[in-house]
Amino acid sequence: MALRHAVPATLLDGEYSGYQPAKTFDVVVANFWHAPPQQLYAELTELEKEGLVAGRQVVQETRPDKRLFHVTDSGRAELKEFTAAVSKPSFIRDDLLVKVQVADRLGTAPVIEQLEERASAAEAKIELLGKLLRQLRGDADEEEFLRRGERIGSYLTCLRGLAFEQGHRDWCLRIATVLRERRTTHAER
Amino acid sequence: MALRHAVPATLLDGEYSGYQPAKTFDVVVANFWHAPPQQLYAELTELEKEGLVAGRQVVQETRPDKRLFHVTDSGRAELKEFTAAVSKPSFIRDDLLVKVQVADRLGTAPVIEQLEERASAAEAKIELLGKLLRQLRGDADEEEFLRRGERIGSYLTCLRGLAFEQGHRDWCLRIATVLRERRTTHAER
DNA sequence: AGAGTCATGTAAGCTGTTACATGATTCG
DNA sequence: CGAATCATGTAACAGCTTACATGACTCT
Repeated sequence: MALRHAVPATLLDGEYSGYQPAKTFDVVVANFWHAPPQQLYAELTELEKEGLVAGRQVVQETRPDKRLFHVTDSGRAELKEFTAAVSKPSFIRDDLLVKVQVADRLGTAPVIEQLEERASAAEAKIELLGKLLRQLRGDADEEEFLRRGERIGSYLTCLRGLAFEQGHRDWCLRIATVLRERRTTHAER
Repeated sequence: MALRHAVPATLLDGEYSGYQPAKTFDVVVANFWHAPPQQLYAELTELEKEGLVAGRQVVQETRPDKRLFHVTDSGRAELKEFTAAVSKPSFIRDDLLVKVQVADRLGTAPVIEQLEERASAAEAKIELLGKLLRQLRGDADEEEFLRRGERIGSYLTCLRGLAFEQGHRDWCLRIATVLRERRTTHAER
Protein backbone atom coordinates (compact mmCIF):
# COMPACT_ATOMS: atom_id res chain seq x y z
CA MET A 1 0.00 0.00 0.00
CA ALA A 2 1.33 3.30 -1.00
CA LEU A 3 -1.25 6.06 -1.14
CA ARG A 4 -2.60 4.57 2.03
CA HIS A 5 0.45 5.88 3.84
CA ALA A 6 1.37 8.78 1.61
CA VAL A 7 -1.91 10.52 2.37
CA PRO A 8 -1.66 10.40 6.18
CA ALA A 9 2.00 11.40 5.85
CA THR A 10 0.86 14.55 4.10
CA LEU A 11 -1.83 15.18 6.66
CA LEU A 12 0.73 15.25 9.45
CA ASP A 13 1.66 18.75 8.38
CA GLY A 14 -1.88 20.04 8.82
CA GLU A 15 -5.43 19.63 7.72
CA TYR A 16 -6.29 19.21 4.10
CA SER A 17 -9.32 18.63 1.98
CA GLY A 18 -9.31 16.11 -0.82
CA TYR A 19 -8.98 18.83 -3.38
CA GLN A 20 -6.04 20.78 -2.05
CA PRO A 21 -3.33 18.15 -2.14
CA ALA A 22 -4.53 16.88 -5.47
CA LYS A 23 -3.37 20.08 -7.08
CA THR A 24 -0.04 20.26 -5.34
CA PHE A 25 0.63 16.61 -4.89
CA ASP A 26 3.21 16.64 -7.64
CA VAL A 27 5.27 19.24 -5.97
CA VAL A 28 4.63 20.20 -2.42
CA VAL A 29 3.61 17.22 -0.43
CA ALA A 30 5.42 14.78 -2.38
CA ASN A 31 7.68 16.13 -4.99
CA PHE A 32 7.79 12.51 -5.86
CA TRP A 33 4.21 11.45 -5.91
CA HIS A 34 1.33 12.21 -8.17
CA ALA A 35 -2.32 11.36 -7.77
CA PRO A 36 -5.53 12.65 -9.29
CA PRO A 37 -8.23 13.98 -6.94
CA GLN A 38 -10.49 11.00 -7.49
CA GLN A 39 -7.92 8.77 -5.94
CA LEU A 40 -7.50 11.03 -2.94
CA TYR A 41 -11.23 11.20 -2.29
CA ALA A 42 -11.45 7.47 -2.50
CA GLU A 43 -8.49 6.99 -0.22
CA LEU A 44 -9.68 9.55 2.31
CA THR A 45 -13.09 7.90 2.44
CA GLU A 46 -11.49 4.54 3.04
CA LEU A 47 -9.08 5.88 5.65
CA GLU A 48 -11.92 7.59 7.46
CA LYS A 49 -13.95 4.41 7.49
CA GLU A 50 -11.02 2.70 9.18
CA GLY A 51 -10.60 5.53 11.63
CA LEU A 52 -7.10 6.51 10.56
CA VAL A 53 -8.10 9.99 9.57
CA ALA A 54 -11.04 12.15 10.62
CA GLY A 55 -12.71 14.95 8.74
CA ARG A 56 -14.66 17.96 9.81
CA GLN A 57 -17.12 19.87 7.67
CA VAL A 58 -16.12 23.43 6.85
CA VAL A 59 -18.92 25.61 5.58
CA GLN A 60 -17.84 28.17 3.04
CA GLU A 61 -20.03 30.97 1.84
CA THR A 62 -18.67 31.63 -1.59
CA ARG A 63 -17.23 28.21 -2.32
CA PRO A 64 -18.75 24.76 -1.97
CA ASP A 65 -18.38 23.31 1.48
CA LYS A 66 -15.40 21.13 2.06
CA ARG A 67 -14.09 18.62 4.51
CA LEU A 68 -10.74 19.05 6.20
CA PHE A 69 -9.00 15.90 7.31
CA HIS A 70 -6.47 15.23 10.02
CA VAL A 71 -4.71 12.10 11.21
CA THR A 72 -6.12 10.38 14.27
CA ASP A 73 -4.06 8.76 17.01
CA SER A 74 -4.77 5.40 15.50
CA GLY A 75 -3.60 6.75 12.14
CA ARG A 76 -0.39 7.99 13.68
CA ALA A 77 0.18 4.62 15.25
CA GLU A 78 -0.24 2.88 11.93
CA LEU A 79 2.07 5.32 10.21
CA LYS A 80 4.67 4.64 12.85
CA GLU A 81 4.33 0.92 12.31
CA PHE A 82 4.67 1.43 8.60
CA THR A 83 7.81 3.48 9.15
CA ALA A 84 9.42 0.64 11.04
CA ALA A 85 8.48 -2.11 8.57
CA VAL A 86 10.90 -2.87 5.77
CA SER A 87 9.89 -2.02 2.25
CA LYS A 88 11.17 -3.26 -1.03
CA PRO A 89 13.67 -1.34 -3.12
CA SER A 90 12.30 0.96 -5.75
CA PHE A 91 13.07 0.90 -9.42
CA ILE A 92 12.40 2.96 -12.48
CA ARG A 93 9.46 1.98 -14.59
CA ASP A 94 9.37 4.23 -17.55
CA ASP A 95 8.05 3.73 -21.06
CA LEU A 96 10.83 5.90 -22.36
CA LEU A 97 13.38 3.31 -21.33
CA VAL A 98 11.60 0.70 -23.37
CA LYS A 99 11.65 3.03 -26.33
CA VAL A 100 15.34 3.74 -26.01
CA GLN A 101 15.97 0.02 -25.73
CA VAL A 102 14.53 -0.57 -29.17
CA ALA A 103 15.39 2.73 -30.84
CA ASP A 104 18.41 1.46 -32.76
CA ARG A 105 16.20 -1.23 -34.28
CA LEU A 106 12.93 0.49 -34.94
CA GLY A 107 13.83 4.09 -35.60
CA THR A 108 15.51 6.80 -33.59
CA ALA A 109 13.73 9.95 -34.78
CA PRO A 110 10.61 9.85 -32.57
CA VAL A 111 12.65 8.71 -29.60
CA ILE A 112 15.11 11.58 -29.92
CA GLU A 113 12.22 13.97 -30.00
CA GLN A 114 10.73 12.56 -26.84
CA LEU A 115 14.07 12.55 -25.07
CA GLU A 116 14.40 16.25 -25.70
CA GLU A 117 10.88 16.98 -24.57
CA ARG A 118 11.51 15.06 -21.41
CA ALA A 119 14.73 16.90 -20.80
CA SER A 120 13.01 20.26 -20.87
CA ALA A 121 10.15 19.02 -18.71
CA ALA A 122 12.76 17.84 -16.22
CA GLU A 123 14.50 21.19 -16.42
CA ALA A 124 11.27 22.96 -15.54
CA LYS A 125 10.73 20.72 -12.58
CA ILE A 126 14.30 21.27 -11.42
CA GLU A 127 13.70 24.99 -11.27
CA LEU A 128 10.42 24.50 -9.46
CA LEU A 129 12.00 22.25 -6.88
CA GLY A 130 14.91 24.66 -6.48
CA LYS A 131 12.47 27.42 -5.64
CA LEU A 132 10.57 25.21 -3.27
CA LEU A 133 13.75 24.25 -1.44
CA ARG A 134 14.82 27.87 -1.05
CA GLN A 135 11.39 28.66 0.27
CA LEU A 136 11.41 25.81 2.74
CA ARG A 137 14.79 26.66 4.22
CA GLY A 138 14.11 30.39 4.38
CA ASP A 139 17.14 32.47 5.23
CA ALA A 140 19.33 29.68 6.48
CA ASP A 141 21.68 27.81 4.19
CA GLU A 142 21.03 24.14 3.64
CA GLU A 143 23.41 22.70 6.22
CA GLU A 144 22.14 25.10 8.83
CA PHE A 145 18.52 24.38 8.05
CA LEU A 146 18.95 20.63 8.11
CA ARG A 147 20.66 20.83 11.48
CA ARG A 148 18.29 23.19 13.22
CA GLY A 149 15.06 23.23 11.25
CA GLU A 150 11.94 21.96 12.95
CA ARG A 151 10.37 20.05 10.12
CA ILE A 152 12.76 18.83 7.48
CA GLY A 153 10.79 15.92 6.03
CA SER A 154 9.55 17.71 2.96
CA TYR A 155 12.94 19.23 2.34
CA LEU A 156 14.61 15.85 2.36
CA THR A 157 12.15 14.29 -0.03
CA CYS A 158 12.42 17.30 -2.30
CA LEU A 159 16.14 16.74 -2.46
CA ARG A 160 15.49 13.26 -3.79
CA GLY A 161 13.07 14.60 -6.32
CA LEU A 162 15.60 17.17 -7.43
CA ALA A 163 18.38 14.65 -7.84
CA PHE A 164 16.05 12.37 -9.76
CA GLU A 165 15.05 15.09 -12.18
CA GLN A 166 18.64 16.13 -12.71
CA GLY A 167 19.65 12.57 -13.41
CA HIS A 168 16.73 12.21 -15.77
CA ARG A 169 17.56 15.40 -17.65
CA ASP A 170 21.24 14.55 -17.98
CA TRP A 171 20.49 11.09 -19.26
CA CYS A 172 17.92 12.31 -21.76
CA LEU A 173 20.28 14.87 -23.21
CA ARG A 174 23.17 12.43 -23.34
CA ILE A 175 21.16 9.74 -25.08
CA ALA A 176 19.62 12.20 -27.51
CA THR A 177 23.09 13.32 -28.51
CA VAL A 178 24.34 9.77 -28.90
CA LEU A 179 21.40 8.75 -31.07
CA ARG A 180 21.62 11.92 -33.12
CA GLU A 181 25.29 11.42 -33.88
CA ARG A 182 24.77 7.83 -34.89
CA ARG A 183 22.24 8.87 -37.50
CA THR A 184 25.06 10.13 -39.69
CA THR A 185 26.95 6.87 -39.53
CA HIS A 186 24.26 4.19 -39.13
CA ALA A 187 21.48 3.46 -41.55
CA GLU A 188 18.06 3.24 -39.94
CA ARG A 189 16.14 0.04 -39.84
CA MET B 1 0.43 -0.82 -20.63
CA ALA B 2 3.99 -1.33 -19.77
CA LEU B 3 4.94 -4.98 -19.62
CA ARG B 4 3.01 -5.29 -22.81
CA HIS B 5 5.78 -3.43 -24.60
CA ALA B 6 8.70 -4.21 -22.33
CA VAL B 7 8.41 -7.90 -23.11
CA PRO B 8 8.48 -7.63 -26.92
CA ALA B 9 11.30 -5.08 -26.54
CA THR B 10 13.30 -7.75 -24.78
CA LEU B 11 12.42 -10.33 -27.36
CA LEU B 12 13.90 -8.21 -30.13
CA ASP B 13 17.33 -9.31 -29.02
CA GLY B 14 16.52 -12.98 -29.49
CA GLU B 15 14.27 -15.77 -28.40
CA TYR B 16 13.40 -16.27 -24.80
CA SER B 17 11.26 -18.52 -22.72
CA GLY B 18 9.11 -17.17 -19.94
CA TYR B 19 11.54 -18.37 -17.36
CA GLN B 20 14.80 -16.96 -18.63
CA PRO B 21 13.99 -13.28 -18.54
CA ALA B 22 12.22 -13.60 -15.22
CA LYS B 23 15.54 -14.36 -13.61
CA THR B 24 17.51 -11.67 -15.32
CA PHE B 25 14.79 -9.13 -15.80
CA ASP B 26 16.23 -6.97 -13.05
CA VAL B 27 19.51 -6.67 -14.75
CA VAL B 28 19.95 -7.71 -18.30
CA VAL B 29 16.89 -6.92 -20.26
CA ALA B 30 15.80 -4.09 -18.28
CA ASN B 31 18.18 -2.95 -15.65
CA PHE B 32 15.20 -0.87 -14.79
CA TRP B 33 12.37 -3.30 -14.79
CA HIS B 34 11.42 -6.13 -12.55
CA ALA B 35 8.75 -8.73 -12.97
CA PRO B 36 8.08 -12.14 -11.47
CA PRO B 37 7.81 -15.13 -13.81
CA GLN B 38 4.06 -15.42 -13.33
CA GLN B 39 3.58 -12.08 -14.88
CA LEU B 40 5.76 -12.92 -17.84
CA TYR B 41 3.93 -16.15 -18.53
CA ALA B 42 0.65 -14.34 -18.37
CA GLU B 43 1.89 -11.58 -20.61
CA LEU B 44 3.43 -13.96 -23.14
CA THR B 45 0.21 -15.95 -23.31
CA GLU B 46 -1.75 -12.79 -23.92
CA LEU B 47 0.70 -11.48 -26.50
CA GLU B 48 0.66 -14.78 -28.31
CA LYS B 49 -3.12 -14.78 -28.39
CA GLU B 50 -2.98 -11.40 -30.07
CA GLY B 51 -0.34 -12.54 -32.50
CA LEU B 52 2.35 -10.11 -31.37
CA VAL B 53 4.74 -12.85 -30.37
CA ALA B 54 5.01 -16.47 -31.42
CA GLY B 55 6.45 -19.38 -29.54
CA ARG B 56 7.96 -22.67 -30.60
CA GLN B 57 8.22 -25.74 -28.45
CA VAL B 58 11.75 -26.82 -27.59
CA VAL B 59 12.06 -30.37 -26.33
CA GLN B 60 14.79 -30.82 -23.76
CA GLU B 61 15.99 -34.18 -22.54
CA THR B 62 17.23 -33.40 -19.13
CA ARG B 63 15.06 -30.36 -18.41
CA PRO B 64 11.33 -29.79 -18.78
CA ASP B 65 10.35 -28.69 -22.27
CA LYS B 66 10.13 -25.00 -22.84
CA ARG B 67 8.74 -22.52 -25.29
CA LEU B 68 10.94 -19.94 -26.95
CA PHE B 69 9.23 -16.76 -28.07
CA HIS B 70 10.04 -14.26 -30.76
CA VAL B 71 8.36 -11.10 -31.97
CA THR B 72 6.18 -11.36 -35.06
CA ASP B 73 5.97 -8.72 -37.79
CA SER B 74 2.73 -7.52 -36.31
CA GLY B 75 4.44 -7.28 -32.93
CA ARG B 76 7.25 -5.23 -34.43
CA ALA B 77 4.72 -2.91 -36.01
CA GLU B 78 2.99 -2.36 -32.70
CA LEU B 79 6.27 -1.73 -30.95
CA LYS B 80 7.13 0.85 -33.54
CA GLU B 81 3.81 2.56 -33.04
CA PHE B 82 4.37 2.55 -29.33
CA THR B 83 7.78 4.10 -29.84
CA ALA B 84 6.27 7.00 -31.71
CA ALA B 85 3.43 7.67 -29.27
CA VAL B 86 4.06 10.10 -26.45
CA SER B 87 4.18 8.77 -22.94
CA LYS B 88 3.79 10.48 -19.63
CA PRO B 89 6.73 11.55 -17.52
CA SER B 90 7.89 9.14 -14.88
CA PHE B 91 8.20 9.81 -11.20
CA ILE B 92 9.56 8.10 -8.16
CA ARG B 93 7.10 6.17 -6.09
CA ASP B 94 8.92 4.84 -3.12
CA ASP B 95 7.73 3.97 0.37
CA LEU B 96 11.05 5.13 1.72
CA LEU B 97 10.28 8.69 0.71
CA VAL B 98 7.07 8.58 2.71
CA LYS B 99 9.04 7.32 5.69
CA VAL B 100 11.62 10.06 5.40
CA GLN B 101 8.84 12.59 5.10
CA VAL B 102 7.52 11.68 8.54
CA ALA B 103 10.75 10.60 10.23
CA ASP B 104 11.28 13.82 12.18
CA ARG B 105 7.83 13.42 13.66
CA LEU B 106 7.49 9.73 14.28
CA GLY B 107 10.99 8.53 14.98
CA THR B 108 14.20 8.49 13.01
CA ALA B 109 15.87 5.28 14.21
CA PRO B 110 14.14 2.73 11.95
CA VAL B 111 14.32 5.07 8.99
CA ILE B 112 18.07 5.61 9.37
CA GLU B 113 18.52 1.87 9.45
CA GLN B 114 16.55 1.41 6.25
CA LEU B 115 18.37 4.23 4.51
CA GLU B 116 21.64 2.52 5.16
CA GLU B 117 20.36 -0.84 4.01
CA ARG B 118 19.12 0.76 0.83
CA ALA B 119 22.43 2.45 0.27
CA SER B 120 24.32 -0.80 0.35
CA ALA B 121 21.76 -2.52 -1.86
CA ALA B 122 22.21 0.32 -4.33
CA GLU B 123 25.98 -0.02 -4.08
CA ALA B 124 25.73 -3.70 -4.98
CA LYS B 125 23.59 -2.90 -7.98
CA ILE B 126 26.00 -0.20 -9.08
CA GLU B 127 28.80 -2.72 -9.21
CA LEU B 128 26.65 -5.19 -11.07
CA LEU B 129 25.65 -2.63 -13.65
CA GLY B 130 29.25 -1.48 -14.00
CA LYS B 131 30.27 -5.02 -14.85
CA LEU B 132 27.41 -5.40 -17.27
CA LEU B 133 28.34 -2.20 -19.05
CA ARG B 134 31.96 -3.25 -19.39
CA GLN B 135 30.79 -6.56 -20.77
CA LEU B 136 28.44 -4.97 -23.26
CA ARG B 137 31.01 -2.59 -24.68
CA GLY B 138 33.77 -5.17 -24.84
CA ASP B 139 37.19 -3.76 -25.63
CA ALA B 140 36.02 -0.39 -26.87
CA ASP B 141 35.69 2.57 -24.56
CA GLU B 142 32.25 4.03 -24.05
CA GLU B 143 32.35 6.81 -26.63
CA GLU B 144 33.73 4.47 -29.23
CA PHE B 145 31.15 1.81 -28.50
CA LEU B 146 28.22 4.20 -28.57
CA ARG B 147 29.36 5.55 -31.92
CA ARG B 148 30.07 2.29 -33.69
CA GLY B 149 28.33 -0.48 -31.74
CA GLU B 150 25.59 -2.40 -33.49
CA ARG B 151 23.11 -2.68 -30.68
CA ILE B 152 23.36 -0.04 -28.02
CA GLY B 153 19.82 -0.12 -26.63
CA SER B 154 20.63 -2.17 -23.55
CA TYR B 155 23.73 -0.13 -22.89
CA LEU B 156 21.78 3.10 -22.90
CA THR B 157 19.11 1.85 -20.54
CA CYS B 158 21.77 0.43 -18.26
CA LEU B 159 23.31 3.88 -18.05
CA ARG B 160 20.01 5.20 -16.74
CA GLY B 161 19.80 2.39 -14.24
CA LEU B 162 23.32 3.14 -13.09
CA ALA B 163 22.69 6.86 -12.65
CA PHE B 164 19.48 6.10 -10.80
CA GLU B 165 21.19 3.77 -8.36
CA GLN B 166 24.01 6.23 -7.77
CA GLY B 167 21.54 9.00 -7.07
CA HIS B 168 19.63 6.71 -4.78
CA ARG B 169 22.73 5.69 -2.86
CA ASP B 170 24.01 9.23 -2.47
CA TRP B 171 20.68 10.48 -1.24
CA CYS B 172 20.27 7.61 1.24
CA LEU B 173 23.70 8.22 2.73
CA ARG B 174 23.20 11.95 2.89
CA ILE B 175 19.81 11.71 4.60
CA ALA B 176 21.03 9.05 7.01
CA THR B 177 23.84 11.38 8.06
CA VAL B 178 21.52 14.35 8.42
CA LEU B 179 19.06 12.41 10.56
CA ARG B 180 21.81 10.87 12.64
CA GLU B 181 23.37 14.21 13.43
CA ARG B 182 20.05 15.71 14.40
CA ARG B 183 19.53 13.02 17.00
CA THR B 184 22.10 14.69 19.24
CA THR B 185 20.35 18.04 19.06
CA HIS B 186 16.66 17.22 18.59
CA ALA B 187 14.47 15.27 20.95
CA GLU B 188 12.50 12.49 19.26
CA ARG B 189 8.76 12.42 19.09
C1' DA C 1 17.25 -37.18 1.55
C1' DG C 2 16.51 -32.39 1.05
C1' DA C 3 17.39 -28.08 -1.10
C1' DG C 4 17.65 -25.61 -5.16
C1' DT C 5 16.83 -24.88 -10.14
C1' DC C 6 14.22 -25.24 -14.49
C1' DA C 7 9.68 -24.72 -16.27
C1' DT C 8 4.85 -23.39 -16.46
C1' DG C 9 0.76 -21.91 -15.07
C1' DT C 10 -4.11 -20.39 -12.25
C1' DA C 11 -6.68 -17.43 -9.32
C1' DA C 12 -7.54 -13.84 -6.15
C1' DG C 13 -6.75 -9.45 -4.72
C1' DC C 14 -4.82 -4.85 -4.30
C1' DT C 15 -3.67 -0.29 -6.48
C1' DG C 16 -4.01 2.95 -9.55
C1' DT C 17 -5.95 5.13 -13.92
C1' DT C 18 -9.64 6.97 -16.77
C1' DA C 19 -14.09 8.30 -17.94
C1' DC C 20 -18.20 10.14 -16.42
C1' DA C 21 -21.09 13.17 -13.54
C1' DT C 22 -22.61 17.39 -10.91
C1' DG C 23 -22.93 22.14 -9.59
C1' DA C 24 -21.73 26.72 -7.91
C1' DT C 25 -18.55 30.63 -8.35
C1' DT C 26 -15.02 33.61 -10.25
C1' DC C 27 -12.37 35.71 -13.86
C1' DG C 28 -11.60 37.72 -18.38
C1' DC D 1 -20.96 34.41 -21.80
C1' DG D 2 -17.54 30.87 -21.72
C1' DA D 3 -13.61 29.02 -19.41
C1' DA D 4 -11.34 27.93 -15.34
C1' DT D 5 -11.44 26.86 -10.42
C1' DC D 6 -13.33 24.83 -6.21
C1' DA D 7 -15.35 20.71 -4.51
C1' DT D 8 -16.82 15.92 -4.39
C1' DG D 9 -17.75 11.74 -5.85
C1' DT D 10 -19.09 6.82 -8.79
C1' DA D 11 -17.98 3.11 -11.88
C1' DA D 12 -15.31 0.50 -14.93
C1' DC D 13 -11.09 -1.02 -16.11
C1' DA D 14 -6.06 -1.88 -16.55
C1' DG D 15 -1.95 -3.44 -14.41
C1' DC D 16 0.76 -5.51 -11.03
C1' DT D 17 1.50 -8.47 -6.85
C1' DT D 18 0.98 -12.57 -4.13
C1' DA D 19 -0.33 -17.01 -3.02
C1' DC D 20 -0.96 -21.43 -4.57
C1' DA D 21 0.05 -25.50 -7.46
C1' DT D 22 2.75 -29.04 -10.07
C1' DG D 23 6.60 -31.86 -11.40
C1' DA D 24 11.15 -33.39 -12.93
C1' DC D 25 15.98 -33.06 -12.44
C1' DT D 26 20.57 -31.76 -10.19
C1' DC D 27 23.64 -30.95 -6.70
C1' DT D 28 25.41 -31.59 -1.89
